[in-house]
Amino acid sequence: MFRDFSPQELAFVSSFKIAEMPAEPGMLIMVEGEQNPSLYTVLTGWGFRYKILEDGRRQILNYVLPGDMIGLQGNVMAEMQHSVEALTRMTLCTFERERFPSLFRNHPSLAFDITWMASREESMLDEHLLSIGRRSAQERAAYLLAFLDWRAKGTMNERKSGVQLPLTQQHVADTLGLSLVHTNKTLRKLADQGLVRWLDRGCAVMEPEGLYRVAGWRPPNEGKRPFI
Amino acid sequence: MFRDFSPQELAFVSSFKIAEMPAEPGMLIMVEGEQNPSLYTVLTGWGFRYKILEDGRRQILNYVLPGDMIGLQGNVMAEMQHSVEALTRMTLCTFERERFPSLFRNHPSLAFDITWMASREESMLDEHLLSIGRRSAQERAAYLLAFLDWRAKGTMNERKSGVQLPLTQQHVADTLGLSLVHTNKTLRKLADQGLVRWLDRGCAVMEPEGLYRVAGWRPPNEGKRPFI
DNA sequence: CGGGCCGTTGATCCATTTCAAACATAGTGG
DNA sequence: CCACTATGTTTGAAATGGATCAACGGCCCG
Repeated sequence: MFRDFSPQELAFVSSFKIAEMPAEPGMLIMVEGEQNPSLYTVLTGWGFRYKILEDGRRQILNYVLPGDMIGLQGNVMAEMQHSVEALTRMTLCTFERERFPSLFRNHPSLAFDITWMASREESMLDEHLLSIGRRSAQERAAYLLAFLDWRAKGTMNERKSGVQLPLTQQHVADTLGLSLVHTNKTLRKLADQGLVRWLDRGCAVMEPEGLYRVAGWRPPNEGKRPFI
Repeated sequence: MFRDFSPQELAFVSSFKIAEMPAEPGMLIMVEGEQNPSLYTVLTGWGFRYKILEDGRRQILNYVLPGDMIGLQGNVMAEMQHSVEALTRMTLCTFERERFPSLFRNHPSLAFDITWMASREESMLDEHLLSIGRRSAQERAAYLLAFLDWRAKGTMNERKSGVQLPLTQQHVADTLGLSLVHTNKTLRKLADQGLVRWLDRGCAVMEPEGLYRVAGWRPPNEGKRPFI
């Protein structure tokens, strides 16, 4: 599921990587407004990107899973425009931003991969925007869970649904732009239809096809993707 | 407001550019689901990117203005995940996608610019997502108009507000994720406060600071940006 | 003069929010 | 072992922001 690299590329990526870092659930990996000299690749675990308004209203923008880069979003060299928090225990691989120019100069194919990843993130944001702007609560919830289940599958070797998504309903609410109460009622309906099952702090997708139908959405097929 | 290029870069960009193309208002520049061998830089005029659901519900994702690239979003080499329509008469500069690898190989600084632009687009989408997900109708409308006014200023030499934004209220509604009727009432209130003025098929921002206050948002300062 | 597109307004309806409260579970300290 | 607290889920009732329905007026253009 990930593309192969040449020995040169691997050597460079290894030298690029300066440290491996663990993160505990709830830990802030990046903070809006701060300038972070490094950026990360997710090796294991889940996290999410979000923004908050002054009065505390929070919007989750997207989730980060193994293989994703953190900190690529929002001017590669400037201060962060959003925060990133760990959802589960994570392990991250650290890179220094200042080595970016060298990467672009010496490894065009890796540079291309980075652009590819940025562009993939954009596609996801586009779909989220469509979802929040124009889909009903039911459709939104179905879309989100199907989307996350699909992404979860994409990080595992045996690609099957039903893995537990490590979220609380508060996370779902803040992703969908709905209130916690209404989110609960909406999820309840999906669970009553047997499409998902809500567990302790998490949910498992039982019938992805059913969710696709409700949401009016299908996962795109991406082919192999880079892993830096 | 745009960064300077070296003679080599200029020469390459010129060779990269294969044609200049005009577009009339309402014309589709890219269509969701199609594979377009070229992509464009906007030289003049306004357009917008959008997605539609099967039943016709439309969500405008973002606007494209002079200096922006069209078609960069969504896997650089695959089929489009959204459509792009001209809002005013536009002139576009055409590039062939297949020349991307060569650009990345021979002009790292231009490759970096492309990543920079993708990352800038992402920042905008993040803010839109926050807006649609968590801001009230008033706040959203104020944000959108302030945002567009700011972007319009960024394409002109004398940077002042009050230029006419070439939109209908239907466009605003489809951007904000609101109904046309409610959008009208919301815009009316902003106009009654003297913050904006609604003209024939467009609107002019009278008091950007007032909009910033209502929206709880300030435009970021970007410094110089690339123009490819 | 007629038709189409766009903006405007009032009335009604409903999806979602807000308020309020209860329950379940896990962790903590006495 | 049991109160005690914190976090997360669930439910009902009331309030409301925004959607929908319906209609009108202005303007441009053929």
